[in-house]
Amino acid sequence: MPAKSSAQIADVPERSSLAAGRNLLFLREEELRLAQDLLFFGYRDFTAGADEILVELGMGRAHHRVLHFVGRRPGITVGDLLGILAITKQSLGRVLQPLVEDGYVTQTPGRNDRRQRLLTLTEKGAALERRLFDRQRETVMRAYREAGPVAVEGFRRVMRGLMGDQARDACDAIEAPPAQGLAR
Amino acid sequence: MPAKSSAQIADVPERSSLAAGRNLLFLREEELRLAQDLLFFGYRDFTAGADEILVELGMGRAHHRVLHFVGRRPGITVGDLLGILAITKQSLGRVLQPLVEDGYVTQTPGRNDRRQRLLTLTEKGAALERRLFDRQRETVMRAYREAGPVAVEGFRRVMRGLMGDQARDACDAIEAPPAQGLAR
DNA sequence: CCAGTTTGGTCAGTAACATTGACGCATCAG
DNA sequence: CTGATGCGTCAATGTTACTGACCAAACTGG
Repeated sequence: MPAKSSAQIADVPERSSLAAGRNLLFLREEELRLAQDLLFFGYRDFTAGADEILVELGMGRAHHRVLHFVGRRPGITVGDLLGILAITKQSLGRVLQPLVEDGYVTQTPGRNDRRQRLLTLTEKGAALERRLFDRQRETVMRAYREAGPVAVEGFRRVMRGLMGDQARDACDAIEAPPAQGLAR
Repeated sequence: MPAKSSAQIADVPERSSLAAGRNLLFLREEELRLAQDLLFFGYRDFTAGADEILVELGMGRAHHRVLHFVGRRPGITVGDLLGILAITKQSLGRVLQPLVEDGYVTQTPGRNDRRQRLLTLTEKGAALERRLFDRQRETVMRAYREAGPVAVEGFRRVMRGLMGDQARDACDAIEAPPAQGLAR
């Protein structure tokens, strides 16, 4: 693989530090453009498998996201889910409502706060989520296996770095023990 | 950071290899679900900065993708661009046409094959692409800097692994010397 | 208990991005 | 000349998202 240049430039003799700086800048630019390409292609193909299943059911990626995060945090409130997805109430409603009507998700009033409608996957919902998950599992497992554990750790670090503070908090909250509420 | 478990499970004494297998499976599942989260949040925030600029101009992410790939491969044909983006002619036309009309992209007939309309960024187009690029550069540079070069290499390997064969070819073709045509 | 906030749902309108199928035109290759 | 290719365009459709406004139920502090 030829295009493996990471961060060494100084060993190439340059006429001036200015030229070296330009070269550095160029390499950085190439690196970043490569990152753009990788994220575009990688993300697209990562979601492609699940998308195929979803279209059969007349759903979209948004439905998958709801199933995914409700599955990760059973009993999540609508508000917390909105915070995670960072979409509007209306946008969520449009996908959540059909999911409830079709028996993929149940809404139960909160014990402490009965205004809340705690969201949980039904068996049917969990089964669909698992089906979608298994499809993506193949893709990710293959990538992880080929890349190796060190690369996986690096992948995680970079992806976390790409997130804004808000998303990082939300991500941490999902990963955290499901007892206490999400970051608010 | 507590949730750093990567791939060690055997050190925890288990009652049976079956239980160990279940545990392994569980960890793998958690790993993969984490990957889903990371990709969702990371990709979203990666594109968020550029999206802000685009809405001001009445454009969307699709316009950015065209600017990006035309910028990477000046003189690309419409067909090759379609192959890279993996969208339909109509979808491309809807974004490409305004870009041409508004003077971001020029179409010039191919020298060898005059049916082709080779796409190139105008100065205006290159300026916008650079503006969008600079916005994403901040995000990626920060993530790269915080994660370190080893992590960056790992990130690249995993992202490449997520791609399907077709996307990997397309990605390689973009990275390759811009002389010969894209993989067809 | 009442006022004000919070939680959630819902109305209507708009827009970006993508799809499918069909057709036309110019051009290239045999 | 014929067929295939590259490109553009017609029309209809669907998903995902946005905005602003409004309402009902339930919690919270005084």
